[in-house]
Amino acid sequence: MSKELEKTYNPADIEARLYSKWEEKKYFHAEVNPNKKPFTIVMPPPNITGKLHMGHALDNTMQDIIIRFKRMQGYEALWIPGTDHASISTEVKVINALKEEGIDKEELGREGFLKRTWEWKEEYGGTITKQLRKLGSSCDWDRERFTMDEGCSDAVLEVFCKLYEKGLIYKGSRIVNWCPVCQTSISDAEVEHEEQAGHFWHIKYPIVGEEGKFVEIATTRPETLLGDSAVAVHPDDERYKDIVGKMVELPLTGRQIPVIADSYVDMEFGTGVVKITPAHDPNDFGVGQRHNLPEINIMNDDATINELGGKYAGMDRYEARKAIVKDLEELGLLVKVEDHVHNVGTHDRCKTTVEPMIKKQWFVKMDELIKPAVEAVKNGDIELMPERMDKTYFNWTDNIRDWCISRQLWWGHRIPAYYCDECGETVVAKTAPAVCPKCGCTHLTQDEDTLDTWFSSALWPFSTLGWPEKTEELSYFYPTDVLVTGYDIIFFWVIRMIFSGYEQMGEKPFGKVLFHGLVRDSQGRKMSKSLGNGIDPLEVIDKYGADALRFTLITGNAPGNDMRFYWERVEASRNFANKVWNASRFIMMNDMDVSGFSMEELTAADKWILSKMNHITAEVTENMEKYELGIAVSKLNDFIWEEFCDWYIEMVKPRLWNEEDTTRRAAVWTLKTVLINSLKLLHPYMPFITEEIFCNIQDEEETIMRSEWPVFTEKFNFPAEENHIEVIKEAVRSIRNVRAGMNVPPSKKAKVYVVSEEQEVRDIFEHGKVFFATLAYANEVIVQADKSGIGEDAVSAVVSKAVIYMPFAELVDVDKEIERLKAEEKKLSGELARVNGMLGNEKFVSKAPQAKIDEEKAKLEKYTQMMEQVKERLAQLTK
RNA sequence: GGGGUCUUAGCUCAGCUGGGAGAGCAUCUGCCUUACAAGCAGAGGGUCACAGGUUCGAGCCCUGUAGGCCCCACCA
Repeated sequence: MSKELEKTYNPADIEARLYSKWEEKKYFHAEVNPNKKPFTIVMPPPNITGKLHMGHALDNTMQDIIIRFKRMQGYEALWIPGTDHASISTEVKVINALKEEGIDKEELGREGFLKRTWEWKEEYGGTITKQLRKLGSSCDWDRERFTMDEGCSDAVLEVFCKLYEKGLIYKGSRIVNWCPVCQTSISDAEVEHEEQAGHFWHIKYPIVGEEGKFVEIATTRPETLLGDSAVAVHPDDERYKDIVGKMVELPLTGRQIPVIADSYVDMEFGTGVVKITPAHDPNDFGVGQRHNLPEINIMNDDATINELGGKYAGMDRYEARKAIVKDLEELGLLVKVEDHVHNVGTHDRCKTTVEPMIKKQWFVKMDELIKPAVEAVKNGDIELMPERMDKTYFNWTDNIRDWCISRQLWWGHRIPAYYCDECGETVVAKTAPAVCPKCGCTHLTQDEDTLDTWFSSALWPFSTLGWPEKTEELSYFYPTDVLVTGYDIIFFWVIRMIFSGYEQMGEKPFGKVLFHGLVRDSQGRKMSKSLGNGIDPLEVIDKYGADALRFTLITGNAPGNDMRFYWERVEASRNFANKVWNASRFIMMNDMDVSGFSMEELTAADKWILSKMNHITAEVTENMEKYELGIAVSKLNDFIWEEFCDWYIEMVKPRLWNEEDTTRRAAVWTLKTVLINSLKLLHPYMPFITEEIFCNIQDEEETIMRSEWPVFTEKFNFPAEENHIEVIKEAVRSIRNVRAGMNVPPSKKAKVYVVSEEQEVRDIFEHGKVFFATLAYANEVIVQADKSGIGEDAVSAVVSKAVIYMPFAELVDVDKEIERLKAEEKKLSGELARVNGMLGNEKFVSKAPQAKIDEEKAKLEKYTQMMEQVKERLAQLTK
């Protein structure tokens, strides 16, 4: 016997209590278990600097739904949580914290700074994992990892050394994206292009030895003129053929530079002459390489002009721009200034305009590594969902460039490269070598740089399972099954995990990738700090509960699509939770001992709902297997609310309230069976409320999250009864329709006659009489074969298998009834025309599938019959 | 410049491999029916952006047009 539920559903109390129970009892924990099949998800590690936002909430809700589902299906379901050290973000945070104390990073020194950062991590790094618990995340906290913990760090060193030995990691002087504020290089993926209004300055460069002759170049960045080492024209450009090979004088510097020809130049654009600054522009760098031009770096790391800049030295790049333009103007070398909109690269973390600089950096050679990653998606070894993400994926892999992995930061994995102080030899090794292998000298200095934060997260699917150790976890749980993440980090992370998996493990890191979209505000804008339009998931949880938040994020959203957040939707979710709560409360209130119950006792209504439940079980499961979480849950919602609560519970009330009713026990048994089945299906979506109810309704069960997932079963399959109840439902609906049309309140009961010539139909109504009467607001139901004894003026409702008469004509306007019947006649004739048209179409009959044809034929019969009844009824009334 | 995506009820969105247009919210009507007014029973509301095409049949497939959003990209 079940306990009683509280009158009102209070998510706050329940959630906190249940989560600690789950965690204490280790329900989330997974172990290597040869008797079970594993199912593994690794959590995209949130940054230790992070606070839970809607993106995390969505991401982790999806993962939790999947892992809870698989756990109940009997898999050894492992969801590994963890956090990311987030090199730049964290370093910036700590630098700012130090600034408030008046401490400078440099004066603290590397060691001191790292100590402070670890302290910061200890204090704040766990914020987000605490918040993930509030969401109900059932991850295995015993296996929580951190990208800079011992194991992950070891994996990083291992991979770096292996790739270096294979020649896939190299150090080179290349032009990189440099952030002058963070003072570090960043990868291409970290650069955001932003359209900015700028200018196009046309400048004259005098031709050496030809007094009064100039070439006119156009530039958006005049300050880089200081670093020019050539001007270039297109080889086919007739206008400039004669000046190729000549020298021009670089204004303000007194230097002479050559005019070269290179097909990189676009003749149509600007003046057709380009200044070449190899040290401060990626394109020019390429031109410079081809023509062996000097690379003149004119800037310091903070983007101020360096000593090569003469009088401009020390100025910031934008100050220098102004000064240079002014000087050129005074010299009469400035031809004109045009407005020009162009794309500027900015650093995604701090929005500073990136300065291309030539730096010695470490790179991962991508062309070979990427091949298996491309192949995997092509041949379906890895499936991206939704499928269209393939194109985005290939768009990147087809244009891949080497990955700049070194960062001039302290917080992160320090590059395991050591340089001999004597002979300059480079040694790459997991541990610092004692002596230089070349000269035997004992003074070696480690590279100052750290690795891109994504270098360690690329290894996440196997480093978290113990790699490079050959752990049994690794062989059991790897490869993982599905990765759930936002489409915004496909380049940063997903691709890098894929090629790392193939390179290091020789196997894919996961079989499927489920992408979700962004959660936007109600106006469709990105939620952001600067706009202040972010909605805190914790606030939603406080107000409406985690279940309501989860439900809101999943319902009515297709994979990969962005969604808008509306409080109204959370309310709707809360209302659904409340519905489940109250239905459960009702069932518990009417509970009774059902021991000794046998399936023979089931009525048609019971069989109908059991059969419906059976189908919904199959459909929900099927959709969840396909990761169509939104479709699954909305089907479940409809079943629980409409079929179960609005129909079945209402049908069953008279039986429950009548102690004498011989089918009362069957009703109670069915109610509980369907409820428990539904709770199980709903549990992955709404873990808290389902657990609370489940534990109260049957005390012998400890937790719903370890109970068995329901499956379709033949013993609950009752197609005949399903049909019978649908016939009655149709009748009920039409009666309600008629009554509502005439504004008859439910309290006004009326006699209902059901007339049908078919014995079978009469039986159906005869058996369902009790609940039919309740649902149709009838005080008496009379089932008969003809219209005898029914007053001529009774109101009728025509349904497919019968005609319903209600003798409360005194309340009824006969004209209104005629109007209603005429409307029905019109509708039916439309339907008949359509069906007849289809069946009369030779091509349809010959080409359409047989099932479709049969379906149409059945409709034809049904509509014809209804049409006859309507006509007959109309004739009566208009007589 | 390349690619993706969207345009369905007043609003926000579903609609799987082509086979009689859906949900939630909002609106209107009637109900405080002993689980739930966070509820119940009804109703109205859509040339599925536009124009062609394929098909017996198109919201769905193809082509084009218009508008919105996003990603990638080295035109100085």
